[in-house]
Amino acid sequence: MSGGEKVLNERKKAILKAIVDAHIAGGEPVGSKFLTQNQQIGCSSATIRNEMAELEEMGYLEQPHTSAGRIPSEAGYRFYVDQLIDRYNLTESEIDELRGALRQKQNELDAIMQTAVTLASKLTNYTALSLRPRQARISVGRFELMRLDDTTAVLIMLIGSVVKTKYIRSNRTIPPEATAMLAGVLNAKITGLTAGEITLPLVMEMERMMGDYDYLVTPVVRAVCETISGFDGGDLRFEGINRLLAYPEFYDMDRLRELLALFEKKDTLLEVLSDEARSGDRVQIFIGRENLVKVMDNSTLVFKTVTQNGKPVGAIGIIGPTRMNYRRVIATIDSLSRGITETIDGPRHPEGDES
Amino acid sequence: MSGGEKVLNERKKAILKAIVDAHIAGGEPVGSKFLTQNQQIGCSSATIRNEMAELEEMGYLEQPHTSAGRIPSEAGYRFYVDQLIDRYNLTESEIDELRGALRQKQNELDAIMQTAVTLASKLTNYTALSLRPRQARISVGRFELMRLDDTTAVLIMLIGSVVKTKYIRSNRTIPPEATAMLAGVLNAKITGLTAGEITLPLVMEMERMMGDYDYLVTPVVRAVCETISGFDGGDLRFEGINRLLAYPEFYDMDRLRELLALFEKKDTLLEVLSDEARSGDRVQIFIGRENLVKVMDNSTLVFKTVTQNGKPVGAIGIIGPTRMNYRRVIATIDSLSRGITETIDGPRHPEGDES
DNA sequence: GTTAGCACTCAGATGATTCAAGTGCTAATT
DNA sequence: AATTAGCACTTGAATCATCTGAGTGCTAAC
Repeated sequence: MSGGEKVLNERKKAILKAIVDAHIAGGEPVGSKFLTQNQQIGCSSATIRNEMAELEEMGYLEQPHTSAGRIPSEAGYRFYVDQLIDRYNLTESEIDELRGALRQKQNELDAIMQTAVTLASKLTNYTALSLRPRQARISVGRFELMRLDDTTAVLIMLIGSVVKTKYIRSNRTIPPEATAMLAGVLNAKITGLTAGEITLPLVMEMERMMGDYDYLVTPVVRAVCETISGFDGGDLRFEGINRLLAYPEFYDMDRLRELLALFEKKDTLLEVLSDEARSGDRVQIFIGRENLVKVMDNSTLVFKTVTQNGKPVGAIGIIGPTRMNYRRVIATIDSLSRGITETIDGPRHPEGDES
Repeated sequence: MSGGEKVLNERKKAILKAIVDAHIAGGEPVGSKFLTQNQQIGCSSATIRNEMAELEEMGYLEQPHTSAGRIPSEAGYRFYVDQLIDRYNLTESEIDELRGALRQKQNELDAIMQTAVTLASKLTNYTALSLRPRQARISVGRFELMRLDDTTAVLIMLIGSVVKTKYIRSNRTIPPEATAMLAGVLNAKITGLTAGEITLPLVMEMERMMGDYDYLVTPVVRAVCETISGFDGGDLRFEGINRLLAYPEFYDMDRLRELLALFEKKDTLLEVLSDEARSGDRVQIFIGRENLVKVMDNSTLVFKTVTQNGKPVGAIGIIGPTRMNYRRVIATIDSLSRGITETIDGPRHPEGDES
């Protein structure tokens, strides 16, 4: 598996590349006869057959059955993406579309990610996903309180760069002057604290600070705790699930069902991706069973981290059959992720921040 | 089609009901022989065959081919749900689960709907959907501005009962004292206005009011307009798409793809549902082609409006094969929608409000 | 009005046959 | 020693004929 990567002579490489390309294009096993048409390989079908037999022995090719051609194994795909493909660049017009779409949404990271994922699916014709990873330490950076009427108010919390809101309903009235005061107390006392760090003495101190309005503290603090605990920041979205169905490898209903269930449960994928999302700024590729849940054999996951001011804030990617158009997908994801980063980094941010 | 609904004698009703029940349970065409086992129908297979022939003539039954049994037509299902099923009540434990899950999320309508739709899918084993309809006249009811650092702030807008936020970035500094002032001006001048009603003279007046900080008005107003125009309130979510695949009627890949595309585009469904969602507080049922997009023949849509203080604020429903367990689905959707309404109406709201 | 009986229909299952693509191997060739 | 032509062999997929049985419609008897 790991270790001494066998060296392939040029002809083997050409053959392997031709097989993967042909199989990606057509979906069928590839035979020796067909390969003789390829200009890069100047030899007869018999020779190719010998080479193929060796490639199979090395683990790069597989045979569905005796009388069929060869298909690439997962190792074959791996070798292909690592060593055989040259970089593919998007056309000018594609880049334009991409830039244009992103520029629309100057501000909201959420909106940008949503746009990007839609675009990714459209450009590649596979299912796309966007991810915002779980956060380790969750705390509110800032509070604001908006009074709606005598008994209801909206508590507004800034968590990282996400704004969360929660309705507060009280049995007793919420006087207008109390809201600003309460917001002040919250900002003074529990910004930067995780749910576990909000202790009873702290709450009691806040009640003392609120004087006559102490009855407001408990419900509000409870709301804060609920929000913090319920918020892990993790968010995983899919676009273009229907595109999966265009590929025959997903015609197996049972497999498809499991895959869709995976999409809906999200936890598993969220975990896998959150783990990997930190690692580096290269396009990551998981082929088949390499790293993922067992459901996803004969699927490939291609994704890349999106950074803001150098810190990872999410990822976008593509899910498709192992037999996917890697060059195109990799280029798209790479450009998109770069584009997002540029867009959100655009107005340079001062160094210090409150995360 | 409409008009004089033919009257069926009791035996025909019993036969029709038995056929629909059996077909829902088994998915296969139902033959005369099988029906003789049914206690409600005390006659021989030959008699049943005669009755079935008449029912077919009336349009309530269909024959896939000569030598198969009968299946209900859409009209047959319609008659069945309108006149033949008795109300099915959820078990105590089911109701408990339902109540319990809803109670968790006291506040946020969004969160409640999310919980409900997950629950609906789980309880019925079909795909569930939740809807928040488009809104006609969109305006901001309240502004708040939260300063983050010298050049960025978060604009917080209350639209209906939804809080929307937008980041504001400025080339020039945003002084702390300007934020409260700006929020005040916004609240004074453009609450209740739609995007079209925010005119240039109005903006200029606001700039005058802001004095030295007039440069902040334009970017903020632009952000407001973008938000208002981009927000139509419409939101449509699905849960349990994978459950569709359990039913053989969706084994046709092409059909399935179209259906999934429908789920992703949303516009069409959003329109259909938004239109119908206003109408009454009964459970609505669309069978096959009755009212929907052509993609959805042999699917049925069951849904019900969710109201808050008597006003419709959304809907939840189920999508499944026409051959679905109507009694169970209807009961579930009904209870859920009731449950949500109760939960959000719970703390009585004063009459007046700002929508 | 109901039922038994029977000829008829037709989708689906089963099985035999053919087809063609592709291999592996051997022997000839360079 | 590497390459190639040639050929026997394997095997999934496609085609076709046959069989089966569930279910019907109709007629005649009850």
